[in-house]
Amino acid sequence: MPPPLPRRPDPRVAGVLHLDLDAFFAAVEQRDKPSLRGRPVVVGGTGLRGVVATASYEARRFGIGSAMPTGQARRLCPNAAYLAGRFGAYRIVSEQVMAIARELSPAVEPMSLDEAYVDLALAHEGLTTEDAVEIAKEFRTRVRARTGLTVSVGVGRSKLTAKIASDLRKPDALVVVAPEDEADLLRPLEVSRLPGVGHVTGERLRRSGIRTIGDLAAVEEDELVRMFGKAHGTGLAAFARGFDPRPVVAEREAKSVSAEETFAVDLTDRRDLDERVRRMAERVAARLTTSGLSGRTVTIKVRRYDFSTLNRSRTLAHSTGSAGEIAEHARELLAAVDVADGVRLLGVGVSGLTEFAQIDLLADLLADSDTEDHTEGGEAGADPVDGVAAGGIHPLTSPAPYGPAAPAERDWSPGQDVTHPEHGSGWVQGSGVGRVTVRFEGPHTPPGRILTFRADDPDLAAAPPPVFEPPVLEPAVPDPAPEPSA
DNA sequence: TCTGGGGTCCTAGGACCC
DNA sequence: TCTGGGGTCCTAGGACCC
Repeated sequence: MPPPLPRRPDPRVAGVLHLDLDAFFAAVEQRDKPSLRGRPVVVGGTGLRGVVATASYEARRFGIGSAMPTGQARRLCPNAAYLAGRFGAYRIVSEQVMAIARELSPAVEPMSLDEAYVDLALAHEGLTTEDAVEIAKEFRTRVRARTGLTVSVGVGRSKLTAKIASDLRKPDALVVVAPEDEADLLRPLEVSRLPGVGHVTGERLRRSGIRTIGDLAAVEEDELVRMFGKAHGTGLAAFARGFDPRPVVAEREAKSVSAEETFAVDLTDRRDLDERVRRMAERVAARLTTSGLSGRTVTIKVRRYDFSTLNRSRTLAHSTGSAGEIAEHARELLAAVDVADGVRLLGVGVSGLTEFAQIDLLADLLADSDTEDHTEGGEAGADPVDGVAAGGIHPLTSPAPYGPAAPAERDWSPGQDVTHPEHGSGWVQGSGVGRVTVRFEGPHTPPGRILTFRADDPDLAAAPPPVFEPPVLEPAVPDPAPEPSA
């Protein structure tokens, strides 16, 4: 069935739903790891240069929040569980939730693994605010029953209102804003609640004495355009007045594909950097291939020791998805950048995407046989910090390989799922100095016991995420009542 | 222990073309 | 030969989002 055509929401009806899973990554960890329930949990980069992706509500009470450097979080709450993230598990849960959303309406627009908009009015002719309340309640019940997670939901007449509503009373909240109540709701809220008002815009507005959405609505559009430019200025003026015509779009096409890494220590060696470029180009090419895409513009991103960041790009005459070709252009772009003082982050991307062309297959074969060296040795050098992607509409990363790994390349990440033939399923609590500590438990066991192994113990193997079994809600179909004998 | 990784959209200037 | 004007493409940078 083709996706529904996007249409501007009817401003007289609260027909747009926004769903936002509560502390999503941390909540999945607590669901799957009973010993972490009720405890502060932080998911994110666990290395020296990591940042927090999600903090559980227990951790937030210590002042820990998203995008905070993990080092700072550790100082605030040394006893929290710091986990690197299990994106395979998050993706599975996300897909379950998006499937439940599609039971409400075919028009579901995922914004990330944990957020989506749903156009309810599209699937429910003559929808009333009362109907929307009932639908949203049922949605929340289904999500909790099938995934064990709580979701906050906002409903309003536009994406703007639905999104603000879902954030208003998190966690585990349902907020429905009837169109006639919207203006009173928005007026006293801080401008930073509006999409598009981040740090810079918020600060500029504050310096102009504009604090609330009501303050902003009192500013002439022309003035905002002078301050912020055409698009941003008109957008702010519209949002401040509660006007948002953006439709819910079920299927959006990717515009670019990229991979980047922040290194544990800044790199200065050209050959080292070229090797990183090659590996990132391979990741990008693999994802392009998976999604049947190729692109004409190759971009590199370089963040230097002082955090200054530059991009260099080159547009080709033809479209490519070849790892060798992407790497070649990326290396040439990098050659023109001064790296002597140290490179903190390197990225490779491809944009100007089109559907994969058959001719690229040939180009890939030729480039690979010419320029690729497929040996995977010499990777013992400085590895990137554990990376954590907080979102992304296109879950293109290939699944992690499970099962025992060759001893040399075993490194255990905190939170990772493992199995042991004798002790069963568990997860890595920590590792170091040749040891790994595992807690053996799962979503349906009591808190489990902790055992320590040698890091190269052949009995210990990486495992897929544990399966969450929803509790049976309906009682089994009762035996038919005995016929009353006449 | 100071700052991830994956994206989107907008602006502005210059080249180039008619 | 004193020099418009619009459109498109490309590059670079930046704000913002989750």
